Amino acid sequence: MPELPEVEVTRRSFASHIAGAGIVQVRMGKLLRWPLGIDPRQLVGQTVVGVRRRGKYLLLDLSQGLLLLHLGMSGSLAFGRLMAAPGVHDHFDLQTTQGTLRLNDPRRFGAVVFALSEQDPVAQKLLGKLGMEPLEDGFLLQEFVTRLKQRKAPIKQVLLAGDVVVGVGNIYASEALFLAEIRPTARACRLSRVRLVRLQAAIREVLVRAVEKGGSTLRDFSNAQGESGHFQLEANVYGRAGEPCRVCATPIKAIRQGQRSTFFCPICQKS
DNA sequence: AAAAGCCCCTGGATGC
DNA sequence: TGCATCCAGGGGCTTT
Repeated sequence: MPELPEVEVTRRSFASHIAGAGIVQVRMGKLLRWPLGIDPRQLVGQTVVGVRRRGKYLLLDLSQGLLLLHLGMSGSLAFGRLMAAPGVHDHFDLQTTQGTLRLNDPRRFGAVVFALSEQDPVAQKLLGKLGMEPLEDGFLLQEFVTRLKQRKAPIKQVLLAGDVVVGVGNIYASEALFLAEIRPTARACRLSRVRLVRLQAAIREVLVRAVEKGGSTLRDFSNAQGESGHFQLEANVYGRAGEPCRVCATPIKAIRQGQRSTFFCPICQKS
């Protein structure tokens, strides 16, 4: 479900509410992707200092250590003072003095992991190979070009890998490549500098726009206040197989790349 | 080092 | 109505 825009929208929807809160109780449901890595009782009494994002991870800074949260494919967070009894897919509750943060994740590809610091090997295993943040000043054109020049794989799959630039998932990879007029199957190293300049701008553009629209709600995404996103309504290619391209009216094509679907316009994205 | 496949898991849509 | 099949927003791990 959640790519960078959904994770960022989620972060903004509860960060200010939870900042400064004391942890009162922690409830674990079914096992997520990994174990928490600490006895939940050791979190009680700690303070949630703030919430940051790195790629698709949310980092809850605690007075001692941090929690790394990942929403996987089907995860979403809810934050509120009044929480219903946990449902079958509510696998983590962080009850604080300012409200409860709850992770709902039917497929359980998500995770909540404790680490003592970002340098902790536990954290580094997850964060260590992440690429540049696309919405920050550190999204450097020269590094973007240099890194892509050494990759022979299709550009779509290099974007998804997240080791050059983070946060671009299956929806926004297709959307960014459409804006940049680049065919998803093109080998990264074969793209000219001019086209990579366009791609970098397109990635920024589509992610910024998606955050503004509250993310994409395909099936069930909502932010921590329960609000849906609306970016899916202005997708140019994702999920639009057979429908007319908004630019040239040619039917949008769907293909498979690395067991994920990819959408593109065969005319606007010639190569 | 990079690329390609395999999984983890549940639920909804589709087809017979 | 029942059952099989396919597909889904991610990404770590293993094998080439």
